[in-house]
Amino acid sequence: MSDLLDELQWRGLVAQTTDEAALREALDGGPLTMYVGFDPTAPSLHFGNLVQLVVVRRMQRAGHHVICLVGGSTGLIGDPKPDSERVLRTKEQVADAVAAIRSQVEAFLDFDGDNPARMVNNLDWTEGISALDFLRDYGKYFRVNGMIKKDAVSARLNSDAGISYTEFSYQILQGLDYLHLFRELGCTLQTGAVDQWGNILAGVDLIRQTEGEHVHVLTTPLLTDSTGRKYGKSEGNAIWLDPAMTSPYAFYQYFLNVEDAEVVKLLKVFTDLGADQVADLEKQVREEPFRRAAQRTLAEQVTTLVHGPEATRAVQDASAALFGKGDVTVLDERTLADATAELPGGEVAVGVTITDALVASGVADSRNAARRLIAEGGVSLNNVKVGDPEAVLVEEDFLHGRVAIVKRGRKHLVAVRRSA
RNA sequence: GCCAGGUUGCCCGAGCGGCCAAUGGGAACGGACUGUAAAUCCGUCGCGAAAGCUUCCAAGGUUCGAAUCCUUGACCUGGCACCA
Repeated sequence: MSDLLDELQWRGLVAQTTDEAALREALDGGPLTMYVGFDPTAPSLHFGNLVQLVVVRRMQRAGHHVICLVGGSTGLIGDPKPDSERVLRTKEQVADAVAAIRSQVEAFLDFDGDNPARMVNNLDWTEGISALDFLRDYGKYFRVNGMIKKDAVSARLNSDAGISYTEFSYQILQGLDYLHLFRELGCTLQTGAVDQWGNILAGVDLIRQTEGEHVHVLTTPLLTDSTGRKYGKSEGNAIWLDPAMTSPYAFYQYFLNVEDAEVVKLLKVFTDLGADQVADLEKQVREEPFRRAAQRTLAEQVTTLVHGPEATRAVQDASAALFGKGDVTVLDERTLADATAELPGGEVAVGVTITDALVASGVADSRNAARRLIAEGGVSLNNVKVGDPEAVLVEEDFLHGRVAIVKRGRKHLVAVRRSA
């Protein structure tokens, strides 16, 4: 158990802690109770949340008691963003998101056995607090002087956008959670992304002031790529954990395309590979980058973690079939069906032009855009470059009479199905 | 409530009543480039094959002509007032 913090540090999962020595001692001293919170700002968790899940997963395996908090109340308020005020979400939206997130988290932790994780919703203990009690029991411990120093808040105070009282109060609301979990469940450690540092400390301070106890915080770094941008976006869309929002295929491809400079870091964070294995893959990246061994391992393991081994196999087979040999016309019907099942696409009848097919399948936004793409040499049909925008899709273009594989650029595949 | 300023394409942001489908930057997309990534260079980036059409918060108006002027409304920001 004593190695846990070392392990987390080696994996690059520790950005900041309160009193590291005290935390180490606490972790060594036997199972402690910790919590991590997720705000229901979307109907699914995303890539960024995965880091948190990986951390608590390790915590639980190390024997600690894990509480997952879903922010049914904080989600109604909204954590201040540095640039602009959030639009309030309806209670229904938040409730739906809470339910969705709850079921996603359950896949990562063990809720049975002799050290079951626990799931809580902060709405349960916040809902009943009256405005007066809120101000008297908690507001009194929060100094505005300190509150306005928090990064997001001060950024907003200095911006044209300003900040509403609602969002300003967020940190109190979140601080209250830690206090509640400390009192009721003996929770003495909170983990979260480093951008939550300020909010988390609000809880630590509150506990110190009301209970006179020192509790711990461990934050994880924000994962950024080599240009300093946050990870988890693809084509401007977030990478979601919900397979209905980001298909396992897209999910797998995302990790397969991770840049060389970053892949080792991500391997440490998301896989269970040990130092030797990571070093080995690191060497392969250096010596034979084109093989993408590290990326393949990463993609396989993360996809398995999130979507399970079966889905992973399916997307791997699909990827191999579509990218591997080049000649897709020789694929047998079964493989073709599996390979294209995951792809986005559309339906098109025999006889329409390739231009129209591109629009119908969502490859291009307009016929003009489709023509441009073709003129730029960016479109291929069944792996053969398309030259004529007026070319018509014929019977034979639909492999096995069903589906044509359209590629935009080098790596964006779309399945154009033949309509009846 | 009063006063002032603002609202331009994915984002930021320029824009003289005609030469504005609208400068510039970023993002994105395609090619060079092979399933490396990154960088770089080139190209594209409202709809339309084109003629042309529909755009600059919304609705009216002035004008031969409006993103540019006027009116009203919506929303945003700031200041003042109210907060006995």
